[in-house]
Amino acid sequence: MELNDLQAQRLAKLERLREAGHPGYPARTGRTHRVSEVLDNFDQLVEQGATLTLAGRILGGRRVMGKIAFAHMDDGSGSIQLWLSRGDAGEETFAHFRDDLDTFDIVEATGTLRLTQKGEKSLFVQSLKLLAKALNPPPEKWEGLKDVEERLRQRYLDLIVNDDRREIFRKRARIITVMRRFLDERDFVEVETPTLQPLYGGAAARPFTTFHNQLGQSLYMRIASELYLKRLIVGGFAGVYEIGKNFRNEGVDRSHNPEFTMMECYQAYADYEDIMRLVEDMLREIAQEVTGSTTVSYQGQQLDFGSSWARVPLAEAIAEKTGIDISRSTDLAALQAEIKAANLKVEFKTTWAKQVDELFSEYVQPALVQPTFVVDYPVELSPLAKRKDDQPTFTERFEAFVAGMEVGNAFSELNDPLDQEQRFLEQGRDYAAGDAEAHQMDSDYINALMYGMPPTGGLGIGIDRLAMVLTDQSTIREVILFPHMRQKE
RNA sequence: GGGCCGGUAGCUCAGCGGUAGAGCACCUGACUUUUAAUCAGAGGGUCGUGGGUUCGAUCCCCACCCGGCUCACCA
Repeated sequence: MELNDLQAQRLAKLERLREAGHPGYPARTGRTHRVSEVLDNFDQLVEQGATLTLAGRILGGRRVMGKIAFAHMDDGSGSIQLWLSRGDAGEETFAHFRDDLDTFDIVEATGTLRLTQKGEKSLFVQSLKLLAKALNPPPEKWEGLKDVEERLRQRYLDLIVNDDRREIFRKRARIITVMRRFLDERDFVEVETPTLQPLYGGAAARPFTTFHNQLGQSLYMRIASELYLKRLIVGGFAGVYEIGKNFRNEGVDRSHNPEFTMMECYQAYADYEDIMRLVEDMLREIAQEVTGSTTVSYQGQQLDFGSSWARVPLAEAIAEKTGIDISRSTDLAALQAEIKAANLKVEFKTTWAKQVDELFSEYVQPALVQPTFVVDYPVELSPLAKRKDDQPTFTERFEAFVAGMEVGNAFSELNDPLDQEQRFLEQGRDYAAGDAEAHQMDSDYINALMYGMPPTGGLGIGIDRLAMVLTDQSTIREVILFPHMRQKE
């Protein structure tokens, strides 16, 4: 290993300690309290005159004066000041701190609690022991680690230096905890379904492909858990959900990562309107618990999760923004003629459904800042959703939008096996025509539906994007601990 | 994939044909209540990689690698 000067200095200190008989990286600590416990019960512990042992990382710089020294220690629960006096700690301990220990070292400190003259809660140190030497030095004291590439490649360092960053991931964990509790309370059963699948389905996306050596079989990393979860509704569960990773072999940008976390849930004997109420209730509760309010500030805008969400039919939303009525321009040529007549700046697509989606993405989606359900999607875009009784070319489907981002997708699930088979066949024709994201025929899924699936409402929520909204982050990689980065040579 | 911008000390950044700089950090010395401690001094560089132009390249040119922003893609 090649070491720079700063690393070599630190290593020399470690070797000096080892020569003097210190273990270097001892296996355990004799700590008696966590920092947060000390801070919470400070007055009481001072009154008891307790001698206690804390452990943590030296942060915030060391300030060593002739016969007195200060530093801060962070153990993940909180941060407290260490205060050494040469007279009280003794020459040996003081010299150990001054000569052997560096910022970022992980140490154990034993002493009593005192307030400094400036009123800061401090551990008045009697003895110190190194628990783990940090051979790498800290980044700049005030600017910190700013380089985005280094922050993401060395996320551990990013987290050490920036407690705000740790807070984002605490909130992300809280989102999942509250979501799980919400679903458990409503008698959904948490399940696990295959991540390696012989057929991929449940979404329109290109998969990652892998191979099982012993079986000699290609497998796909799942792009959604949908079709397995619905098999479980056939199997008799009243409600199921799964929180897990999906993998989509697509581009990376501020709202897409190749692997991302999705919650999918399915409720028997419910429809998409029931699911809308479920989403409203769930996100209201999550927003309240995670941010302390049902009004969430995102990139300077106030998002209201306290009220019921606007419900806008897709066709109406497009008509409002573009003047084009997609329920009247029902084929590609007619729709594109309308687009030309209206002089709209959108790309021309190869199918009517894709053209509708293009209009929506371009003219409607960016304006959907407040939580909104866009409802009733064309059947061509929704091969797993049930048709509307009164409008069979549209489906009982909604997508949930917040801050211009799609955070959820839901429908009254298609449970007619014959219709489902036709939809798969149509998707197969699209695939043959070059649409790499079209669904594949899944005859086992059809077989499951042939045993009868109750009317069912289903939902997918993108956890990463929800975390972006609730932690006010503009890019998905700031809510993913280790986002995808290209390998360095 | 396209366009624009960037990669210089551990970190944050300046320099842009002629001896490679600052701040912080680190090291040495002084200092018994610091909070960006203070004061004095010292050390630290394959200027992303590989070619080219030039008497001379961190600087100009070409290619490549890795990023950032943005557009496209992601129904």
